[in-house]
Amino acid sequence: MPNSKMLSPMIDKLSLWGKLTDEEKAAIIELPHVSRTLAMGDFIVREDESPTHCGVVLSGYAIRHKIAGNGGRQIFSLHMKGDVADLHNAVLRRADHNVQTITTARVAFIPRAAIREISARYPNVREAMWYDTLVDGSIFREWTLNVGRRDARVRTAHLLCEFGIRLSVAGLGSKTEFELPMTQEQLGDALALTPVHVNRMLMGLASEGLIQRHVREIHILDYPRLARVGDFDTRYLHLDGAGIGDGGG
Amino acid sequence: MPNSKMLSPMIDKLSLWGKLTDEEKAAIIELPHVSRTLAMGDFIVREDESPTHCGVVLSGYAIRHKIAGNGGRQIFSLHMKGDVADLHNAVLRRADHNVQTITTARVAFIPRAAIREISARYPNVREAMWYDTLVDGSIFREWTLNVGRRDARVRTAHLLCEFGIRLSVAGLGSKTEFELPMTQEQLGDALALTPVHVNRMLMGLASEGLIQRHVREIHILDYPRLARVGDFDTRYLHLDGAGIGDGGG
DNA sequence: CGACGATTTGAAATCAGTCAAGAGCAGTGG
DNA sequence: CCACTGCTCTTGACTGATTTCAAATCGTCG
Repeated sequence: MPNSKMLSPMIDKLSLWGKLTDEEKAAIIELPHVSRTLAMGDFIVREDESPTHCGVVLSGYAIRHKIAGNGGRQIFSLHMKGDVADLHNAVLRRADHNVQTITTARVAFIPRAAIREISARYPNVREAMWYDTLVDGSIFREWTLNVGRRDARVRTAHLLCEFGIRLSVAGLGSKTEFELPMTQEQLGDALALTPVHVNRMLMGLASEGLIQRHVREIHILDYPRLARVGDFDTRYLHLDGAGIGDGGG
Repeated sequence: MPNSKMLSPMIDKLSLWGKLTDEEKAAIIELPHVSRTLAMGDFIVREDESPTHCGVVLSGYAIRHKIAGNGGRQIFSLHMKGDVADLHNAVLRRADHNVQTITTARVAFIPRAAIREISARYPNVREAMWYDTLVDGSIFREWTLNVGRRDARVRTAHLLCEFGIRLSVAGLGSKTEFELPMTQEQLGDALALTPVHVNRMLMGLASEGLIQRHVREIHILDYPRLARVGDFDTRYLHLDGAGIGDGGG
């Protein structure tokens, strides 16, 4: 199983952060793993579990989230093809939040120990994984800023802009046309809004001529203007050019 | 300068995540650095800069934050004695948010390259730093949950509970008695509330007999009850026992 | 066609924000 | 020693964005 190219989406993702050599890529491909097809709503990791494996999303979508005592759910991130949705679990011993599919999804499970070994053996791979974790953190922070300090309309526009970029980088759509991977209820839990209000904001953006929608299909009619409305700037995604392997001056 | 024990608070912090050998501790102590006393409000790193050093807080307090286009500020974290406030800048090349003191503070600046070298040379130190980054991430997520899905009273109580624990772990107070390190305006920017509303919540918690206040001095009268009110559970702080160095089964 | 989940719409309720003003406290300089 | 300045905290009255509750419509799939 490890000899198929199953894990190549993970290589594509990590390669965003710096060039990997053929040897390093081969080492990733050969990581021991089992891949399984999960149904919509299956958990990759549940809060409080002590996971033995890390899950790489090969197709479909997964979210990270946590439930407050009042029953409210906050979604922290959306993961798509190539993302190691719970790399942190290679190090932390107890999961502090849930990772759950929101569509049918193909997920490869890699043993914690294998992640640690490859990171010990290949400094460049380690650095790419470290970088990846930190970019995730940057996206988390932007979501927090979104939830904490932007109003509902801006928040919604911001998320659409982010999805456009990230889905196109992952090869799942274009910046201006993509299928929304979440229901409006899930969008609400990501934006900390009620689904009702998410709907009103989407309707509003459409009636302003910023987007067009057909079911979940989103067409951003004027990306620069939506980005301005959404207070969106790509820098927090850290997509600009080489990251790792530059000697770290 | 590196030969003084200036950086020992950093050792204390990293040691929370697993046992370090004497050699590893010595390597940390000997990290090249310059320490400076910063005035309240000085920036350790500013968004968009390409930092050459990472800042370790030796005394005083620093926050990480970002400003939205509408002028709103979201504070993501509070850093205190021993924290490497911007470890991420050892890897990322462009700062995606600000790190700023909120009191007079003594800060040691360690070159990026030195952080990378020690992490390459000492797997245990690397793992402690990785762990530290991930615990930071866990705290971020809890703050996001707080801001997104808890109401103002619960949110405020939650933050007080967290401060009690973290300040006592850092040796800066006890779990139930400590000096609040932030103004109510700053608390507002951490909780995504207006300062006025923070004030009302604090007054409310005091009038309920949950806390007592004299100026910034907080006395939590009934910690378990405040924790219940604040939907607070320490698990996200990952303080329970050994983390790293357990072989990673 | 029928059923179920997702989306849309409307009206009323509410939590938190806004605006404004006063009180407390620390530091500065006359 | 006191007046002045500036910042933080406190309080009240009013406003408004978002939630809540409820019901209708849409879309997909068996």
